[in-house]
Amino acid sequence: MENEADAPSRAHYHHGDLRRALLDAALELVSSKGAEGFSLREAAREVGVSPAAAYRHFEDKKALMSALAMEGMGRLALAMEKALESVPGAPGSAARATGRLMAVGKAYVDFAVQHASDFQVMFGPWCDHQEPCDLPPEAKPLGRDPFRILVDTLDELVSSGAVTAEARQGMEIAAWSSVHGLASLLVSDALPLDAKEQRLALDLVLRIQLLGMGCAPSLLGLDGKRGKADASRSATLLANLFCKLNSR
Amino acid sequence: MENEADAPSRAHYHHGDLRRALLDAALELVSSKGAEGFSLREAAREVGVSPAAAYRHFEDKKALMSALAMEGMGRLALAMEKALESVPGAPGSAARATGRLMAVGKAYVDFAVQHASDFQVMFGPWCDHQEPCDLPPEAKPLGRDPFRILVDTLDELVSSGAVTAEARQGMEIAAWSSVHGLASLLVSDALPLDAKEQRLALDLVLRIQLLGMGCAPSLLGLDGKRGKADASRSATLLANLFCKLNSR
DNA sequence: CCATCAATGTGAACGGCGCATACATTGCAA
DNA sequence: TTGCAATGTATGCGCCGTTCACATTGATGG
Repeated sequence: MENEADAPSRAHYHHGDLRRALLDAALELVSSKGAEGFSLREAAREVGVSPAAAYRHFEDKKALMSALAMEGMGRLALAMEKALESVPGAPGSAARATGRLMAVGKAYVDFAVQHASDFQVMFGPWCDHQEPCDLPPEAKPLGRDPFRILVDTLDELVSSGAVTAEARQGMEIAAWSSVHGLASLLVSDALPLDAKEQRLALDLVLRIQLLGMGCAPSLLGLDGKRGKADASRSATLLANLFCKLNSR
Repeated sequence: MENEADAPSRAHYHHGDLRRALLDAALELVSSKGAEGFSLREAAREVGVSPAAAYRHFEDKKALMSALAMEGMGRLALAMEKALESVPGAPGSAARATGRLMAVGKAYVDFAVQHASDFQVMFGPWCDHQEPCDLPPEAKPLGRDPFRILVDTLDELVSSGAVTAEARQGMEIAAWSSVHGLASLLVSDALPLDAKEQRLALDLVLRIQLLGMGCAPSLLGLDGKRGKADASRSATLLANLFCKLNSR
C-alpha cells in the first residue's frame, strides 16, 4: 500500500521499514482514537502485517509507545524552534528576547492542544524522560530538546538585559510549570476554554511569569491604554469561567 | 472478608454495599499498580464477586474510573481545606492570606505526588470535569471543590490588601496552571526532583506568581538576607537539574 | 552459483480483558 | 404468601498483548 517498486523486496515478506510504518500507523491511530484505545494489533493490521511481526522491532507495546513519545518530543522541539525563528525585533534586544519566550510558550501550548493525544503519550506513564528525545531531520542540526530550548531562551532574557541573572535562577522550572500546567489543563478539558480564551490565558500566564522575574512592565505592553485593555479582556475571560463553573 | 454480621444479609448474595467496595478496591489497585493496569475484573475478584456484578452499579469501566476521579477530587479538596486551617496569622492580614495561598498550593502538589495514580485518573481521559466532585463527609459542610477553594483563597488576597482587585483578575487560571504544571511534571517524572527540591520548586513557583500579581516582596520574605538565602538555594536546585540534564 | 544463515514475517495458541445476555437468588411490598 | 424489582452468577463473544514454532527472504562466503 506504500512502496511497491522502490523497496528492495517487491511483494510480501520483508517490508521496507516496518518499524517506521508501525510508528506512523501508531501516530495516526493515537491521534484519531486517543492514547487509551490504541492497540498494537490494530497498528499491525493497518500496516498489513501480522501482530507478531511488531515484536521483531519493539520489545513490547510500551516500547513502541515510548518511541512514539520520543518522536513527539522531537516534533515539539521543532515546533518551538520554528516559533523562535519567526519572532521579529533587533537581535539582542530585550523586546525580542521577551517575544521569543512568549513564542516558545505559545508553541508549547499550541502543540499540546493540536496534538492532544501525542501530548498525553509524551507525559503519560510511557515515555522515559531520562532518554534523549528523537529529533526530526529539520531539527537535527540544532540538536536541542524542548527543555534545552527553554533554557537557552531564558538565557537570552538575561543577556539582552530584560531580567537580571539573579532573578533568572530556577526560572526553567517556574516557566515550564506554568506553561505545561496550562497545556495540561486544556488537554484534560479541566479548563474548557475556546481558542481565543486560550490565547488570553497564555498571555496572562507568561506575563505573570515575566513580571515575577522582574521584567519591566513596559516591555510587556502593560502600561497606559494597553494595560486597561488587557484588564478588560481578562475580566471577560473570568466571567466566562464563572459562568461555566456555576452552571454545573 | 469485610462485613460478616453487620450487613443485612449474612452470606453471599446481596453484598452490603458493592458499589462502595468496588470503589475501595479500585482505589487500592490503582494506587498500587497504576491507572493503566487497572482492570474491572481484578477489582471484582478482590471483592469476591463475579465480574458481571460490577455492571449493576456502574454502566461501564469508564463510569467506575470517573466515580473514582470524582472521589479523588473530593479528597484533594479535603486536603486543601485542612492545609488552609492550619495556617497561622491574624485573620484578615495580608501575611496570612499569602500564607494560605502557599498552603493550598503545597497541599495540591503534595497530594499529586503522594497519590500519583489517583492524580492521573483525576486528570486523565476519564473524569468529566463538568460534573460536581464527590466530597468526603468531612468536607461536605463547606461544600467547596478544589477550584472553588482556590478562587476563595485568591479573593482573600484582595480583601486583605495583599494584592489589588485589578491584579487579581484571571489569577485563578495563572495560579492553577503554575501549581498544576509543577504537580504534573513531578508525577510524570519529567522533572525528577527529590522531596527537598520539590519544596523549593513549589516555593519558587508560588513566589513568582505572587510577585507577578504585584504582591509586595516584603510579604514573601524576599528582602534583605532572606532574599540572598533563597537565591543560593535556587542555585543549588538548578545545579542539580543541569547535572541530570547533561548526564543523559 | 549455490548453500547457509541471520533477519524478518506468519500462524496458532494462551490467558486476560470489557461487555452482553440469560438465568438464579434475594428482600420487600401488596 | 406471592409477585417483583434489585442484585448477583454463568457463560460466551470478540479483542487484546504476548509467545513460540515455523516459513520466507536477502546477503554472504565457499
